[in-house]
Amino acid sequence: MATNFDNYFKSAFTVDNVIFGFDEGDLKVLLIKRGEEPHIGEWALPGYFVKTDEDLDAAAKRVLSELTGLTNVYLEQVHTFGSVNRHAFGRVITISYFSLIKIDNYTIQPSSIALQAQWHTVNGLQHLAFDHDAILESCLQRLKWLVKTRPVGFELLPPKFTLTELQHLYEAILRCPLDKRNFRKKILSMNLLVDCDETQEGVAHRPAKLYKFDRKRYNKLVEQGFNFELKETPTKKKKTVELSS
Amino acid sequence: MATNFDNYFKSAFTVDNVIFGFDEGDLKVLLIKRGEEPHIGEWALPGYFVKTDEDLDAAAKRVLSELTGLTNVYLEQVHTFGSVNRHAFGRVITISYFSLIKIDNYTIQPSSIALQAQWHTVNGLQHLAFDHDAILESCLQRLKWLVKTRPVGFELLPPKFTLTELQHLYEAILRCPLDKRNFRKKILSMNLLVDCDETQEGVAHRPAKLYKFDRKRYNKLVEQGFNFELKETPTKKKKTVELSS
DNA sequence: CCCCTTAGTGCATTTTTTACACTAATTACC
DNA sequence: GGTAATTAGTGTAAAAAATGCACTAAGGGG
Repeated sequence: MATNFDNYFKSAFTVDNVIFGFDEGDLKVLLIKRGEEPHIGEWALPGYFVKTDEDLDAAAKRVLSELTGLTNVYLEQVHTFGSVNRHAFGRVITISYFSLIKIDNYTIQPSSIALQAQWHTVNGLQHLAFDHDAILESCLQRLKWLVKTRPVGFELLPPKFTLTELQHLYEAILRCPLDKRNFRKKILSMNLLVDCDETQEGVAHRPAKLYKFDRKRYNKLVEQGFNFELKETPTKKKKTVELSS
Repeated sequence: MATNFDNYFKSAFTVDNVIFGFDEGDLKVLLIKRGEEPHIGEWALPGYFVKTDEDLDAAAKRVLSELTGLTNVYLEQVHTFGSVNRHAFGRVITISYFSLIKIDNYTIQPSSIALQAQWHTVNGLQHLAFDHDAILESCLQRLKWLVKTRPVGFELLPPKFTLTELQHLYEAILRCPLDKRNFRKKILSMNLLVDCDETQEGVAHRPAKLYKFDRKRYNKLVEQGFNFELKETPTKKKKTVELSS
């Protein structure tokens, strides 16, 4: 019976990981310069074949940790891409994941793959290998949604952060400016942040308070029916005055 | 070089399709009784191996049309399941899709697969073959999200429907009761429905007006920045009086 | 000590959401 | 033909949430 199906068992699959970081007010993505065929020399998302005895999530974690050394990070499957001719070696579908890491924690790993890795600002990126442009785009969309719906922004920031940093993070991901007062009111009213009773140091202006995300409190609130929600409401553009001649 | 990778090209993948319908106030899913190993005799989601020269979406469409004869329906990829031992024949990952069909349009197809198909009420379903319980659950979650965010509910209703039918559909998917007046006010205020100037026939009570979804108007509104949004706000439960003894 | 830079704060207005109960139209039944 | 049964359809007031907006505060640099 099973022999009927042998023809189907000739495919492979990979995972590709869109690793997001946040630095200097910009959303970044970790790319590698491919050292092997196909698409040698092009920038690509880090990814690799899934071993035959390896779960998908495990493969995504492996790719991530070989590259960054990080293991306990936010990681989520996004979409599977499987066009017939997307890979030169045969039928290879790829399951895309994205992860959110604190960019400070990232240190070059000794693995050969990591030597070729580099952070790129997401905005205005050049063309990537394979169908990785589309993969990145779908992960960006997912991130945009996620950040409005779940308190994941904190995964991209150091443990202690200022409200302004948090706002800039949201602005970078949502790609729209937010009103400072309304943003603060909203986020503080959720009661998810704890004031660390510390302030920034080494800045040439009034230092900001530092906050921590209180995950335990969040979990408790969720049990009680709380729903994280943050809308993408750009501050309204002032009408530009039209000059009549 | 490529020979290094030969070991990876020994896997297969399938698509599984969660086909939703709506009838008699209940959300339904189309299942087939498996006629072959593995899991012969168990109820399962309709699905099949993806051919080696077939795109994923095309495979999902094929499964759907072989089963229902329908081709032009809402279909969306949801999640990929790939536990190492989920299939008895070898490494088989499955890409799950869900589709929304108008249940009236469904007619038994002559294909052998369709002969074994049957609609099941989603609520209180028995165990399914493979990991299909998890697949169904993830599609239900996705549907719940989608229905709040995009005007897809109409895909499950006949072209002309009453507001009460629409409300029941939302209640079935969101699994919570909605307030009649507020629901109507909200949905009508979006300007997506056109009054057909017709009423129900053959009902033993005041007949309701029939409406159509105006997709063109929706598309136009989206261009102008409109965002479909419908919240899951159950009517508040009346407090049950606690009796003190 | 003055300047520069960013932090931090409140209120009034508008919009949206919520809760809620009666009348209207039709069929079925006697 | 009248009445009972059933579902359709409608408005308003109160509460909550979102919006728009501009000045003072704190620290470092020169």
